[in-house]
Amino acid sequence: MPELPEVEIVRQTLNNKIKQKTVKKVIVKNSNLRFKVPSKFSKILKNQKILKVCRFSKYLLIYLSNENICLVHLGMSGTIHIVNFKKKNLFTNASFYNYPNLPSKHNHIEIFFDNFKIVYNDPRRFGYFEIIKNKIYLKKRFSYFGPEPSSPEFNVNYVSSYLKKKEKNIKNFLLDQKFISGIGNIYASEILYLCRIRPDRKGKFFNKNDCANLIKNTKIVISDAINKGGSSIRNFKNVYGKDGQFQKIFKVYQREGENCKRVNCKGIILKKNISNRSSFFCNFCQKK
DNA sequence: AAGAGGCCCTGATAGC
DNA sequence: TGCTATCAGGGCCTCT
Repeated sequence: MPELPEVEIVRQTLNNKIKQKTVKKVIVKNSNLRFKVPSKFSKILKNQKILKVCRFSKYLLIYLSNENICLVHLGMSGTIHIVNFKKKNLFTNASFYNYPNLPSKHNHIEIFFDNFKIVYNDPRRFGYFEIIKNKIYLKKRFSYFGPEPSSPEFNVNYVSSYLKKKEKNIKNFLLDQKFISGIGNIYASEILYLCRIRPDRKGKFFNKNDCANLIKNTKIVISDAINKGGSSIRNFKNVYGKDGQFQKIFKVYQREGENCKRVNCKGIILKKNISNRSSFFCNFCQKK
């Protein structure tokens, strides 16, 4: 599912729901995610207040009152759902749930609060949960990551020196989290379209203008996507089950064979396999 | 030592 | 209907 914009949407909606709430109970139904859920996971979360939910790159950071930080990566197919408890039925004395869209399979982790629970669902299990002891360890954890698109560190000096003399193509640079944090396969194609740059162009051919162009359009695409609620393809929704809207204005992603949307461009969108991932681009206006 | 590719896993879809 | 092949929003690990 999720690149930076989608994770940011989850962060916002999750933060609204669980900030200042206290964890009552944790159930790990399946600890075999990409990495094993820590054995002490439930114990560390139980009875802790959620201070806030933050995000770095594609990671959710849930700050707990005991200084631990619960790091969540959604992998390709991870989703978080909120299940509100209805009031107890006086006749049967049983609580029941109010979330018809909760998947029936692959609900691996449940975190209970007073009147609701959050459920982590992940069919492919490429996502994972990790406990970080405190802010110092968090800093270490992300020390090798590059800047985010919105960061002032993502500037012409940084980009031009990084790409200099490199054989690697720009599509792979955009996916490289050591170069820039948070971009994935959808937004890499969308960014390069706005730049009019082919995805297979090598880093060493980028001059300062190209770098400035790349930086500008990266910031635009990522912030537009956040403002549109992310991209909903397959199962992405925010924690309330609402779809994003950015997929409706994709310029190239999953548009193979269709016409270029640029005014007066007669190009066709092509799909090219680069390092085993699909790249989409216009054969006419992405010449560079 | 940079860079490409395999692989972890399930599900949706297409083609026969 | 049912089989098989291909492809998916990520990123760690291995090999050259």
